Amino acid sequence: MPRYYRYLGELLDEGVERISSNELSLKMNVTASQIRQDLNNFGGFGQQGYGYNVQYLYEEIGRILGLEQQHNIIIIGVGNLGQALANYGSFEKMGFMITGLFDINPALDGHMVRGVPVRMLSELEEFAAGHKIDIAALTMPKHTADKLARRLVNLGIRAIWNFAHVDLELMDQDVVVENVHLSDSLMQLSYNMLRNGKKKERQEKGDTENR
Amino acid sequence: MPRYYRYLGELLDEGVERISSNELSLKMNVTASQIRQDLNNFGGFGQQGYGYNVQYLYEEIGRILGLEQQHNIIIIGVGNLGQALANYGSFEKMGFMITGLFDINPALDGHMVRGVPVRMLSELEEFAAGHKIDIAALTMPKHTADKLARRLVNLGIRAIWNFAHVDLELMDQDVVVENVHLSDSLMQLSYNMLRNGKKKERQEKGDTENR
DNA sequence: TAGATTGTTAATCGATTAACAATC
DNA sequence: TAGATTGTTAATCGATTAACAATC
Repeated sequence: MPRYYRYLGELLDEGVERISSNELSLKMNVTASQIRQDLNNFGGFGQQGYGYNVQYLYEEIGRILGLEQQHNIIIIGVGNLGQALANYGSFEKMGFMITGLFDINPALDGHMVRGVPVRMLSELEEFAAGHKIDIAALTMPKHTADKLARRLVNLGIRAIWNFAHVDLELMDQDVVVENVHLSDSLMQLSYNMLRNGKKKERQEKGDTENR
Repeated sequence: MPRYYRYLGELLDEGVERISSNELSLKMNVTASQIRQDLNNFGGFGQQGYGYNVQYLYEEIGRILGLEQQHNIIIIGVGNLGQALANYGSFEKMGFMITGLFDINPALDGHMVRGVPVRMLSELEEFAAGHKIDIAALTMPKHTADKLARRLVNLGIRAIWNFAHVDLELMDQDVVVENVHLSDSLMQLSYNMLRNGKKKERQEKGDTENR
């Protein structure tokens, strides 16, 4: 769904009013059938003979994704990546507000990033008592991630955006975890490069087998 | 496969010598059948009655992923995210070397990040002539990404690690693209939070339906 | 009304799981 | 040899695609 939302947002910017599943399928490189199936899972947003109203569909998908409500995010680990996320303007446009930054490095204490001060991790509980936190983004080294995740769950946080290179072991807990494993992504890229290289070799040889 | 590689690496660090598909399945939260199926796609790495040799399997998967050869990466866009990637030590351990940094901001010209100087984007062609580039990481604003991607392809780059919030339109070209769409990821998290919340509500009501 | 395009059902495909014979 | 565990085939499941009747 996020991908639909992104494309519809672009169409909206371009001033497109209506779009058919077929037109959208061409833009997004998926089948029209797929689009109709996906959208229909959530409700009948289209109209026979007309297609989908871009504005309306955009808003509906936003609602489905929970974007109409504001989310408060804290970032734990104000290294390069943490700062990158904190400085990222587009999250705010989608209703994701960075309201807290935490680190264990005393040198960063009080340092401001986009108007938000860096606090020491030891102040986390105190902060949590006074502020509603919806999501915690973890951008610190992996060996501290798991323990910290538990600590966060105990504080009542219900969602973790995990950039540390571990799969947090919170499976049975009532927390939502979204992983961004950059090195996995890079390895995947490397793998696809190899495969693509082999494909090309075969093509050049004129070989028609697929193995 | 990257996920297997990661887990095997951890096992290796822990000094584990052999592991059965069943043990691994418990650790990774997948079925043993899945593991055997996956691994067998690439070759018979196990041994009946024994399981898999961790060291051997780790190396084999590394080979499958193309990690035994070094990859040179350039980063285009030396903002927060670009710098975060450049400073990331663990990529190098996997054979991914950051060999070039490019930006259009003259204030950054010559600025060093982890021993690599920032160059002006206009010097890209010159640089490419003298250096082998395997992968280009794009961390600049989305409206410049697409044009730049084409420019890179013309320079012979065969892989793009795309952090810009667009799907590059290079489909038919002979390039491998790996996307990291952070805002999509965040929206997905938001969606899962909503679903999880609703699930909980139902549980509390004692409702047994699944709709 | 005729044309367009959805919503929805049925068919196809691929991926996951289960089962078990092969074999270390 | 007996026990363990893979490799591999067959069964199940879910997701994608195709088809078409419903309807704007």
